[in-house]
Amino acid sequence: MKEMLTKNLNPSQAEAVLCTEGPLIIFAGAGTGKTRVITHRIAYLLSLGVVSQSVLAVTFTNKAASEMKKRISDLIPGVGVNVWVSTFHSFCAHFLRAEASRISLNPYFLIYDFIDQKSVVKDCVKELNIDEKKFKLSIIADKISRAKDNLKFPSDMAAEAESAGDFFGITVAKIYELYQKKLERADAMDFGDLIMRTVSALQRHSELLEYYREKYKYIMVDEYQDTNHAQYIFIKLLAGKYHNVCVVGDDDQSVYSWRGADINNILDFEKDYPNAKSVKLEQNYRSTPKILSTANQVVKYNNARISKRLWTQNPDNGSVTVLKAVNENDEAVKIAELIYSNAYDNKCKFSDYAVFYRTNAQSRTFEDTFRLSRIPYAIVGTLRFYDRAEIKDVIAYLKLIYNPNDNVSFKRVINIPRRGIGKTSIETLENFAQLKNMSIWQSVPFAQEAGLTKGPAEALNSFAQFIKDFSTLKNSGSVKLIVEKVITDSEYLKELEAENTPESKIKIENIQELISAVDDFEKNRSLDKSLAGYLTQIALMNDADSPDESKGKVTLMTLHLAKGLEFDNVFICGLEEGLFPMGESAFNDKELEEERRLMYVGMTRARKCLYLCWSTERKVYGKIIWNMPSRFIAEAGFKDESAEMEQNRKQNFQNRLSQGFNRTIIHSDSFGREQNFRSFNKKSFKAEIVYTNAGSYGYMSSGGEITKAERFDNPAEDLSPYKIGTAVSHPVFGRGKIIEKSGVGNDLKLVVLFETGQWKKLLARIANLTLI
DNA sequence: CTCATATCGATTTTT
DNA sequence: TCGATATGAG
Repeated sequence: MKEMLTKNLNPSQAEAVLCTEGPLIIFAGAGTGKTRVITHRIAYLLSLGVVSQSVLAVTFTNKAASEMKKRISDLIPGVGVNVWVSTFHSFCAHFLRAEASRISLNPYFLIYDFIDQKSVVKDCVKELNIDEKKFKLSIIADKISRAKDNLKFPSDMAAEAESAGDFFGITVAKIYELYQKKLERADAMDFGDLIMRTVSALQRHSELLEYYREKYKYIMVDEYQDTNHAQYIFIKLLAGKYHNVCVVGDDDQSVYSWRGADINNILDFEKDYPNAKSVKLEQNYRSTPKILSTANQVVKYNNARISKRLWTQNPDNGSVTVLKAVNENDEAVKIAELIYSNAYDNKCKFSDYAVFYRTNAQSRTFEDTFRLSRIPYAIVGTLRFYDRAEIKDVIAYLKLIYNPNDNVSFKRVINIPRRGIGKTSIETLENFAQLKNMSIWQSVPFAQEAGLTKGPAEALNSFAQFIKDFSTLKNSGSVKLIVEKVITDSEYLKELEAENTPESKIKIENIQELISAVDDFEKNRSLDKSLAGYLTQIALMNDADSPDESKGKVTLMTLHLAKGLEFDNVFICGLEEGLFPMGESAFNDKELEEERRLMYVGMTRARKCLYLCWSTERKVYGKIIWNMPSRFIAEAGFKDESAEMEQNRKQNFQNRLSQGFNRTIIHSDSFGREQNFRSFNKKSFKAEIVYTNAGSYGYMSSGGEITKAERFDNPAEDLSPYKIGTAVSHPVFGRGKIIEKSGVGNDLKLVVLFETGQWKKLLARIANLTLI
């Protein structure tokens, strides 16, 4: 058995697999066969006679969990399926339901997602009379989540904020406190609660801790670099007796610190477990040597990392190429040309290509371009199935049927479809409920007493009756039946049908898809087919990626979503200072390093060809900005372009100036694309390849920004002496020409192109310019 | 209560 | 730029 399991492994992989006792950390670089090692290690444990029920494997995503589960049971048929493989959240949800009675918890709690969380925060903000404009819901909800990630109670947050004199923190702590009360009152938990309450339960109930420690003698954690503090403590608790904990991860691929992930968990593992064994997986099976060395070279600029170097035996036939574009359309067109010409020649399939970008907004240009050039594409990520309004509506009905005290769901569906119960009615009722310490549901019978007029009160009652009508179905009936009854009896479907717009048709399709998903749930999920089981399942599961959807298509996605995937050809786009690395992160070492890791993740997805793309000009929020090429291009070993870039920019401006600045921009938008497409026949494919791997690299100074003046939008004549094209003189910068202009009066800002080639954005009021 | 217009504001998003 | 939300008239 041992031989069978190790014969296809390299020496370090085998070492990791065979090390079964005591703490073990596996540093698994990109493409080094991590999943293989984990699954083989579990198989090996089982072959040694370890009972499958005492092995626990934790991952972050359902996708990873089901993949692992499948591979384990393939490896050890029959026994493998009993290994507990699940996500942190799913494990904790099961734990809390199972042990609910012991920790005085309602086992029928609901799970709130981020949208629900924000909705509760909104209620809190209103109730506490806090200015919604100063405190944005998502920031507050985020801060509360971060606190839970760090096992901080409202009181902890308050105390910390107090001593730091952090006014914002003090306010959020108040919101957090109320927020928590509301969740408890509604028997709901957010994602953070699942972990935090599990940890608390284990800490407070020694008999529970002892039981689970005994139960799970062998623990494995995947993507350990992404664990937050709460998850870290959770593992530490469970592994506290036998110390048979094996964590796998790659510090170079830690890109979720903004969601509470603490990279120190992986960096300090050997401090936490002094007798820990450590294995590095460095042989890469994915990429060509050129791509690997380039990626290595970039990530080497990071300080907070454990030194490792990926190598490969793959043939050296790949390439890393920098693609320079004039604007974001040009960027997309060049990529489209490359993809199209290769696909046309049958050198590659569309599905061999992936386009990665830093922000979702960038996908738009690619969509437009690909659609025009008939390149099939699939966007991964943006809007998740269960986040769609119509799906959330139907689910809210289910939640309400399951637990009528769920205020969030109540408010969501009370007037969908319209029942003539408006904002004021709900508000009055909610205030009344608040006062009497009831849920909104419980206060429905007192609607008139609460001050509602007859119409709404009656509507409310019949709505309540509608929900009550499910009381028998909810315990015994099939979920599918409930859903169907909900959408027909509530007339939700009827209203959508009446709308009869393209949007409403899509919504109906989505609802139909939901029904078939429910059907699938009932047919293929033997464990818990109840409404409760279904709600838990979907709360913790985003839509399973349907593989056939990306078949034969170019994949478009953010760099974050690219983690864990691989493609023959990868385009990393928008490699510009300010976009990637993004915003201010260039000025903060920690943030810059995370951006760099993201770059590393992107680069190491490529098997054969990697393209680094940047554009000299880019439209952001409707304004054109000029960025410097990203430092990551230089760090990847491409020669310092800053000098040339500067030259470029001067040329750019001179050209614009001589042709009339505004015209050029407008033309390049509406006609430039057309021209590009006119040449879009197979023969003339030729992307401008600017630099290929050359020697030196250096650092580039951060780029300036120039914005197009609003003058196109409001051509009203102004009275100031400063006009576009006016020659002026500045005491320091010398002579120049006004090329841009925005604002009025005291706010009048000018962009002046000086004879030196330099341009500056100046406030007219203080710039001390003289007309010449 | 509902529909139409202003206003704001905008990373990344495993569960 | 464009989309999601807040405000106001009917």
